[in-house]
Amino acid sequence: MEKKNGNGDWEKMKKEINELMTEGRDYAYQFGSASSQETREHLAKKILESYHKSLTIMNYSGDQGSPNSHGGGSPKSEDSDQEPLVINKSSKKSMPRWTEKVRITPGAGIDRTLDDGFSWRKYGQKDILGAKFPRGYYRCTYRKSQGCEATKQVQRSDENPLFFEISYRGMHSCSQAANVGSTTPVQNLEPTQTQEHKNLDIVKESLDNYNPQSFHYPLSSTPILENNNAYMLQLRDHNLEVFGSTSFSSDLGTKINYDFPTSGSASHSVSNSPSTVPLESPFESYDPNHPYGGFGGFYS
DNA sequence: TAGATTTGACCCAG
DNA sequence: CTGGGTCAAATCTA
Repeated sequence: MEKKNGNGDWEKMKKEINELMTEGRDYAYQFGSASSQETREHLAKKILESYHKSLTIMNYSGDQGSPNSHGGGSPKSEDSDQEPLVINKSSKKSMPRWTEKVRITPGAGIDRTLDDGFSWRKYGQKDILGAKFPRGYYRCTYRKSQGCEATKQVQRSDENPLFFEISYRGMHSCSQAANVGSTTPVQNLEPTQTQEHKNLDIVKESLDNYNPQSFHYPLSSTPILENNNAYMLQLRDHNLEVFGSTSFSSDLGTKINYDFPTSGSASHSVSNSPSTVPLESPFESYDPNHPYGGFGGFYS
């Protein structure tokens, strides 16, 4: 997500965003040790505020033909003003999108670790150019009955088959959303370890080739970008939930990356969790259940 | 038999 | 034109 046009404006914005994000991160840390519900809510608010501001700045820059692309995304500069967009249900592009990276643990049973409480139905699979493994396409089981538009794509990582990249699109509007939200296991990270560390751990681990004995789920907190009110509300609720509870299953590393469509198409980064995947088979059926993408990322 | 998965064909954005 | 995403008929499974 580097910005190229090294113009001064961008540098300035970069700095501001950096500060805001740092601020948000600090609040997140505090959140982890907050004891009262009130404090948590307050911190959650602050966190959201920080990200909101960052996003606003980014969106603004996007309008000016700025660099708004990031890893994997396609720099589409749809003129989206900084105005919160109204979600156009019919437009996939307007759907929020984020990715998550999940590591599976052979001994733990993928389906269990990855089960996010949602029911997904596979509707396609495709070989992707340059990828060793095919990508699976899933949509919410309740799409028909409840009009839930949530979908997700799952792809096994080329470099490390123990990692699955899951890309979510759209929020669940089905009845499951509420349930899952309240039961979503979220991880509680100890304040002693920084997120960076956790992420590094994941990477390191994967490089080391996975050690069954040590597990950790590095939740990377992901910024909640908001780009439209409806989604934001949902995200916010999820966050609060997440903040309050915890614990993701320990055997997977998760890395989340959100990508909102405001100014561009998706980019992503991924992650997710398969459920029943025989490690040997590239894709085979694994259970794509996964909670809305996870706010597991937000770290409390 | 209903619901889920597989898989080739089709659609469309880039 | 190519590749990603979706559709839908065929097939599988509980």
